[in-house]
Amino acid sequence: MNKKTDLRIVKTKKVLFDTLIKLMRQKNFDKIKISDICDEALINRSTFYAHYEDKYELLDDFIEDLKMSLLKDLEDNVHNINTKEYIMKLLSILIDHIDEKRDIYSAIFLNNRNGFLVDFLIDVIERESLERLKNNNDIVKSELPLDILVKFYAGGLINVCMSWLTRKEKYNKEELLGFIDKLIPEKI
Amino acid sequence: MNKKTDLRIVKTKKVLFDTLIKLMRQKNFDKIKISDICDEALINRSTFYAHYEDKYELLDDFIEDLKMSLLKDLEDNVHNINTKEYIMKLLSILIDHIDEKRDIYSAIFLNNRNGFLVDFLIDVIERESLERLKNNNDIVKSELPLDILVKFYAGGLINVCMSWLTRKEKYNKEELLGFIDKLIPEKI
DNA sequence: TCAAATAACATACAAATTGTATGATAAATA
DNA sequence: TATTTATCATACAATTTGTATGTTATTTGA
Repeated sequence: MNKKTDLRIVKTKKVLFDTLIKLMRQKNFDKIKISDICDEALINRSTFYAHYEDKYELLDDFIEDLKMSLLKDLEDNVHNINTKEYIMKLLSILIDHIDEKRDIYSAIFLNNRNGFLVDFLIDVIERESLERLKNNNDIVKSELPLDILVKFYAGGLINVCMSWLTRKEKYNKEELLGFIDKLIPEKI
Repeated sequence: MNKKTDLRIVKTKKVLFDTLIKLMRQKNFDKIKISDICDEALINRSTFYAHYEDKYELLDDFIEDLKMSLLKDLEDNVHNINTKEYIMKLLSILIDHIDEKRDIYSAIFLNNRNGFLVDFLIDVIERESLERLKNNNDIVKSELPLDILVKFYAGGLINVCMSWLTRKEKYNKEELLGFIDKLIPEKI
């Protein structure tokens, strides 16, 4: 068993994460200085350097945490066999997750760090479902390479979800799922 | 008629663009310094500042140029009425364009500036085809909001194209178009 | 509860990079 | 060819980063 992380480290990282997101909602990541983060977080700059080399490492660490939290949400929640049902269920959980962490996701998205999100989602889908999909009859019959399929739907879905997220007033979750339902064919 | 731009400016911007892409293929955009660009481009740093405030402005300017070049490629080349045929034709030109500028696109993509590409493509699709699609019967009947449709397909397609671009060995252009053909339904 | 370990802090400073200013030189325009 | 102006060379101030050191405060684990 791993030694438990020192409480102080947990606290420091949490406040750094929170502050990073807060600032990313105010200005572009590119323009955020390490000293901005530390000032806002009330963390000594030397403490920052004790944990991270630069702000990119901080962002990466945060994204990794976020990914784990999403995987945890998906775990034990998605069990359907039928491909479409499976995707819809997966998506429903994904939307809930994104909705709950709305501030975080929209901050990343608005910073044009879209690439992160797509990589992220693809990684999650691959970990969560690639094994499952591999043996799925629908998929096998489709004659489409699995990697192409995953990239297509991951790219499309994350894009729809993100745009929905940044202008949520327009449709509610059920409507959104309804649209996606129409976008994904019964047999892939 | 607009006054023609001074030749020196054209040259300077071109070498800055070329150098930027060259460097983005070597390291992440985040790590590229203005002085790196100028050294490599053999441009005086003060000349850089005469044109741009920072490297982000340079990238934006470049992306804008790229967009114009793609729009030009599409112009006068896409005329079909049927939605699917239209999309396939549009995509075929897009792939040629991307293939031709392979170095540029993969550099942007590899720098996790995916967001740029999606925005970019959506913008192009909107400019090129939104009017056309708006009056299209297939679309009108689909009961899906046009913005959702565009975001879904734009996100999915750019993602597939980019992944194809970065590992071109795997499939050739015809195979890729074949896959996409299967991903896009006859009636949307 | 207390001693040991260590994370966070305060501070200082060197190094890197940016941003600006100025006059001289070279190239493009008309 | 004369005029305009973009580029260059250089210098320098300002910002930001990165590192180092000793002190203080908090957490851990016995």
